[in-house]
Amino acid sequence: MTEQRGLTLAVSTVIFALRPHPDTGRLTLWLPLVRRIREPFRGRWALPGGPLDPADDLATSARRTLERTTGLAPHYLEQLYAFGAVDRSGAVTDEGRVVSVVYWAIIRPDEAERSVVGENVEWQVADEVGAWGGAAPLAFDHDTVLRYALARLRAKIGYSPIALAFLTEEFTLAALREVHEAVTQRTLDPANFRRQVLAAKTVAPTGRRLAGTAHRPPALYRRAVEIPSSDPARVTVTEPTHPADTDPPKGLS
Amino acid sequence: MTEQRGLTLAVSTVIFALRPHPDTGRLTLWLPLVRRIREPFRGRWALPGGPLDPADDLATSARRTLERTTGLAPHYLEQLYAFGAVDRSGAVTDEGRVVSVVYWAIIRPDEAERSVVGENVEWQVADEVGAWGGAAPLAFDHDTVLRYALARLRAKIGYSPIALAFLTEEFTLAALREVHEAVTQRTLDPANFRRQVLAAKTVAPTGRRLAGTAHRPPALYRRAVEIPSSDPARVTVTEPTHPADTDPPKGLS
DNA sequence: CGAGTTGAGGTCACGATGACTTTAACTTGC
DNA sequence: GCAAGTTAAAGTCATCGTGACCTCAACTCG
Repeated sequence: MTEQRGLTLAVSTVIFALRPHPDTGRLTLWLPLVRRIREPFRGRWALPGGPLDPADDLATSARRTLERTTGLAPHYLEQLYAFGAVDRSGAVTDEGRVVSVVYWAIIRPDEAERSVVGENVEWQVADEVGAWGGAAPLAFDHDTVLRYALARLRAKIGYSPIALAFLTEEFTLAALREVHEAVTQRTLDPANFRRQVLAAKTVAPTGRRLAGTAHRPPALYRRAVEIPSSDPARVTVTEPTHPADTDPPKGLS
Repeated sequence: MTEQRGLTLAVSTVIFALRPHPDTGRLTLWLPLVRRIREPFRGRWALPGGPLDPADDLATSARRTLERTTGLAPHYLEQLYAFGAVDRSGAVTDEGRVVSVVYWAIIRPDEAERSVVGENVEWQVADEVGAWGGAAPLAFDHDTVLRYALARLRAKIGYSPIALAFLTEEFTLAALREVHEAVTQRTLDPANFRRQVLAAKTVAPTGRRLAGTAHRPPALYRRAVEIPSSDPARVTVTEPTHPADTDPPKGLS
């Protein structure tokens, strides 16, 4: 193998949590950013992360970053993408070029409350950050990274029960719907949402109800499925093994 | 940044093409493998790849590997995953630990015909390779990697027009259907397939027909959409309320 | 020229979806 | 203590995509 001097492998993490928007009060996506204290991009906001310790797995490194910046362990952690353009918006430094493997994570708001906001760490509204949000661009290519992470989250919540990762053990269907609405930025019909969630069987009623609500008390639910891991080592491979000519036609597209 | 001695970043590529199965004659997925001539895993089959040249983008490196092993340029190239477990099945060598960014590609069979099969390179049937295929395990964690690439391809063909990447400029709907059948290993109803493909408007008739078929001559079609790139830098971010279709289909839960 | 084969277009029942309505169950204001 | 307000929960209805299946079209081959 060649000497790869001038190449550093870093791991960054996009950490999502839902909190009320400071102006509107509506639930929105937040994430912690770190102010850079060194060149390049000194003074600019960046995704938390750092160089990969050769003794750590990639996911372990992401978890460490999460612990370091928020004091928390994620309820969902997934690899987003490996960014490796030669010049990632000035990422070629004295130490050379940087390839970043980016993870994204979901943490629960009740835990985010308790989170320790370290020095140079600040939680900000995801859609108001960087050049896309009308603010100063993030360091490196982190504008692109964040945009991609948001797109992935917003797409994935539509076909995967990851919304549950934003919620505590017991929750109402209204709370689950509010997570979907906050993430997708669309209002949903409560009745239809209920019907679809119950049909998907991803939640089960606990039998208990939430009291003191100034209206009819809603039933409480809990997760009925594990939040799926996207770790390739755990991917279940459905194998129809051999193509049988007798197989009934199925769907497409 | 820390010194990352003992860490190498490699790029490997899973290259898919469709060819008839040697026994059954049915269309199946093939991929080129490289026999390792060095330790570790000397003599075992491995995915083509190599260490990342600090002057190359990640995708550029994947393209180079493709050119080196097949002499071809891909019609589709997408990043699969970054594999970085500390001990990737014996990947810790004298040179230290290896993190691999894996890409997967689609090349057309007519081009694969012309492909130069280099020394120690052999095209093999994807489902009969490695431990999952009942053969000797691939080098490193490449069994897992290949399994994951197959799962991604089989999932993605269901909601993305990547099947077109397996076909030449002009093709019949039957040929397109055979691509789907070969990849998903399911037979499809021709009439329903036609209806859905035409509704998706991913293909358009050329007005020409295929002659000499011993039956009614089928119409020829061409692509009506570009085969989408999954490059995050090119992801279109739909602004106020529309979910980006970065990935899979619709439906809730 | 008829048999065989596949293309092309159509029908039909079913299930999921979105828009909407109705009733239930609680709290708060008067 | 009762009406008003609010949200939960359940149901209705038209529409649309889907899978299963049918019929006719258009070619070659024996």
